[in-house]
Amino acid sequence: MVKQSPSLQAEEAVGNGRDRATRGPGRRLHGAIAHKLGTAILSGQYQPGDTLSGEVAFAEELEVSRSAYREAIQVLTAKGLVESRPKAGTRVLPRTRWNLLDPDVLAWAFAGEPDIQFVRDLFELRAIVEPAAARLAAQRRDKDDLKLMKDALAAMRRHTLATEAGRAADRDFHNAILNATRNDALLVLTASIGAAVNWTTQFKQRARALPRNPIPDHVRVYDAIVAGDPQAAAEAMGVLVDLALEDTASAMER
Amino acid sequence: MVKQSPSLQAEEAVGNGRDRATRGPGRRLHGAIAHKLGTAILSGQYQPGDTLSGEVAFAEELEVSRSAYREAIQVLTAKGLVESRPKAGTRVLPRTRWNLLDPDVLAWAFAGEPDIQFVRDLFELRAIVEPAAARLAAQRRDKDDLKLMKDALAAMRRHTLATEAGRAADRDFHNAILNATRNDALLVLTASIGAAVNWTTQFKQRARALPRNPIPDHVRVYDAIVAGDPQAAAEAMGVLVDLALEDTASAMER
DNA sequence: GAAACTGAATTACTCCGACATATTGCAAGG
DNA sequence: CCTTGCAATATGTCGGAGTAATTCAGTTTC
Repeated sequence: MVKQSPSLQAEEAVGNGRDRATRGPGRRLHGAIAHKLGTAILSGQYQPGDTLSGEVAFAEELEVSRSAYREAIQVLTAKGLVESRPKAGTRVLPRTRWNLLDPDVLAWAFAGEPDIQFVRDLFELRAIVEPAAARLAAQRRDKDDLKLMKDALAAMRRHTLATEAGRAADRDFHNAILNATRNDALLVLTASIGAAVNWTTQFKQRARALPRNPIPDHVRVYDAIVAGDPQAAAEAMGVLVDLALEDTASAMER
Repeated sequence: MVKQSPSLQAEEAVGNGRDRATRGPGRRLHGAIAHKLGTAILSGQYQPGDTLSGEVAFAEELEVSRSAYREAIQVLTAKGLVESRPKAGTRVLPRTRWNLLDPDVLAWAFAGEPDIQFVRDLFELRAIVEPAAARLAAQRRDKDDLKLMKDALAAMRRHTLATEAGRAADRDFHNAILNATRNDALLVLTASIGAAVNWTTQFKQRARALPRNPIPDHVRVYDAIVAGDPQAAAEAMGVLVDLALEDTASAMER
């Protein structure tokens, strides 16, 4: 059991009806369907107000049960992407109703070709939030926070950003800062965006050699937080976000 | 073998098995269950790692079908509150996995007695984001944006904040500003938080007379945006958020 | 004898398909 | 123009088969 064709699961519906569930990014069948529909919607394949295929029709054309389809729709509804009403069908909601900050929605948005404007919006938000977070972290950090940051920094030095371990260390560093703010709302917000955006870092890395050694810039943030200097921490983090934006932008326009 | 309703969940089982769905805040049956479970989790009734009653057991004790329960769980899973695995059951995830910025999650958090620390976190986030939004709005607004803000301001004057119409006008004013930033991510973020927090305004209003005429402070923001002065707009908005925090805090500690 | 491995039984979730019901857009008729 | 009936479509329900992970007993190894 390996390797199904990415296209359809049309024919061999008998025997083991379950293995077709394992193909999609979602672990479960409905997760796979939700991913499929979610990426389709996020990529602009449906316009707001468009009606999806009916429950029965859709389930038939994908050869899945209505239950699986309904659970997938349930997920999309929970994230504000669609709305179902009897007779009217399931319609795509206007963009402003979407939970654009939901981790899954973010992932779907970046699964296809990310909309350049949306990426800019996200970086603008990061540029607002992350320096402010660094500012708070400089005021509230304790010894444990600093140790986490230091360890992450060391890991970043060991592995470079070209490796998965290095990128994980980068995430750890930022998470340690967010943690030090003692603000859960800030933490989940930035973690969601960061995860989605850092995902594009992979693109960047294979697109071209990394244009600049990121370590010194990270160290500047760390030093400011150690020193308890909110203003310097915010400014240093601002530099970090700007650099990330530049890199991502130049990588995307290729 | 047909006909269900062998047992209704309550005594008042009129021939219509659906009306029991309409009693919960959710429009649908599974929505009502999701709301019930969501508020229970958000209010700290379950600790992270706790296992919910199994599918069969739960469905039986609530006298609803397993399907309805499953769809509710699906919603909670989509919002990162729980995770289901075969044999292990459905467990509550750690708080950092929750999509705290999801509108529904926010609503559930405020449905019971809101955690004071969480409210402070949200206001801290607002204090970061909204002034920055006002700054951007001052740079990017066009005539239509200004007209929307002006109309909302006029409506706020006509009805006071004590009326629902007045609060709607308040929301419109803030939304117009967010709209003028041309940043969808910013818009959905602040709209979600604002809706949840403004919901507490109702508490405030009936708790005591509003302590201060909010109109002049709003006008200051508006004037700065009209003038295209980013710095002044950010500062005036900062004042607005601070006042809202004060009001909410004093209302909550009653 | 204790610890680690292996395998089977248990258990809870996952998926399915058929059926009954409620809602509502649409169109025909008043 | 309003009302009413129809038909399409989503919602809720049910029970069963299938699957996978946890658990624990039995075995092996040090």
